[in-house]
Amino acid sequence: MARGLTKAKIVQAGLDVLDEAGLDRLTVRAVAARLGVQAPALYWHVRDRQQLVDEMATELWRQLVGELAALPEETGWQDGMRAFASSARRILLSHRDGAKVFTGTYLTDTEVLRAQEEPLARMIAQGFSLANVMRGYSLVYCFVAGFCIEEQAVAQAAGAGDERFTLERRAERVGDGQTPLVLQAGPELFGDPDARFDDLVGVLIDAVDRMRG
Amino acid sequence: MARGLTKAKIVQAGLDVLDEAGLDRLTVRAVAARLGVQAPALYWHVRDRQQLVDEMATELWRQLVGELAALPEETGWQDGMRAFASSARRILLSHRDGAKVFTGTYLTDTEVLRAQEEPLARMIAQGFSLANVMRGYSLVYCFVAGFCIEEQAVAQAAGAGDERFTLERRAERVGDGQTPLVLQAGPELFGDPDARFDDLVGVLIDAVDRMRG
DNA sequence: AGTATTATTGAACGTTGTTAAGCTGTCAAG
DNA sequence: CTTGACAGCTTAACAACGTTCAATAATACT
Repeated sequence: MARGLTKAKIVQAGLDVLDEAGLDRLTVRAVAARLGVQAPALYWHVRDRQQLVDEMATELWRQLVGELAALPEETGWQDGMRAFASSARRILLSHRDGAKVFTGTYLTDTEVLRAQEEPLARMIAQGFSLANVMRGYSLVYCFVAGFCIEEQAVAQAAGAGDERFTLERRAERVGDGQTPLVLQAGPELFGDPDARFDDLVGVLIDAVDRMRG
Repeated sequence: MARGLTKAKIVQAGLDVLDEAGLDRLTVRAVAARLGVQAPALYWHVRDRQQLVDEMATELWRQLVGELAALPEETGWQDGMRAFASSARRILLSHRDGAKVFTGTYLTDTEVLRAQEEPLARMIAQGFSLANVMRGYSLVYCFVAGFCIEEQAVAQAAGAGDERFTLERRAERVGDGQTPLVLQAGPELFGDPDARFDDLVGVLIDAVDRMRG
């Protein structure tokens, strides 16, 4: 009867299945199988599949909050924001379809909201109004979400042998000599994502810096 | 036998069904029914459901490109970028689940890529390097995508009677007096989205402006 | 007119999320 | 001890889904 099922174990199994199989093979039955249990057993602990996904998303945000809480007390707001951006990106990318699954989903855990209190306070202490803190983090968060969605879509398509996104295929499609700029733009768009990300986050932080005045 | 099926009609029917029923009720059978046809008929024109979605996404980008092409010849790069951002947002939000469905999907139509040639050229003529044009548009595009995903998730949850996202419910969850800043931040985050969007796009354009130097 | 090709149907398969009803352990009260 | 009650799981089943395949109707070519 394997009578040890908990919501936490189900969420973890869900993340495992997600990594191995991807979002559309994240089936209730697959998660159950991984726990040595029949599918309907999960419904005792979780309302439906969507709630399972919400719960998985919440777990990821919990991880993010945990990482940010571990930052040294004296961290400046720029480094805090940079850490937020890169941690969020790493966590989103660390699971297959992570960005698509976890952006725009409801956060179950109130603690995740509450944990923002201290970072907010710190940034205000460094010269920002509350409104500007929210503007800045909105800016960064939306950018990170959008960036990761595109990055992951491209990376996974490429990794799956789907060659539609490779530079070569792109070059074929637009390489008729009539659109040299579009052709040239390819490497800029699909080059090293780490570098592109860090670069653009830097631009954003400069922009936020200018809000303080 | 209603022998007039085309890919274009299927895509349009797909968008209609999407608006009425949402993404997870966008079934092959529902699209077929709307066209007065049996489900397998669609498979003659479209490889599978995913390709239908890709095709729908491509249609939206075609609309976007069309709107931008209609801008006056002498449009400055700032106005061009603002138009890009607000048109993209309007189009993404104009369909139910639009942002979730259409970000990170593969663009089928090569013309969509090619159509970027002229805007690129114009921006370079106004003092940007190609690399900086791409940096700027990456920044804006990623932001718009992320913003719309969150906005639509919140709006649709609220519209569906799902009150988890309302300010009141949020206030209940964090309103214990221990996290006053988080509580106060609510109105900032969930206030008028149009204003928030325009504001932040403005910030981005200022940031891009500084790339020119 | 006859034939090849294109477009659609009907029937079916395997899988999915989810529900309902039944079984089985655990534990408290009599 | 026995007797429930109840939490936790299983078995069985449902309707709906994406998709395939053979059969068939409509059109186009010769």
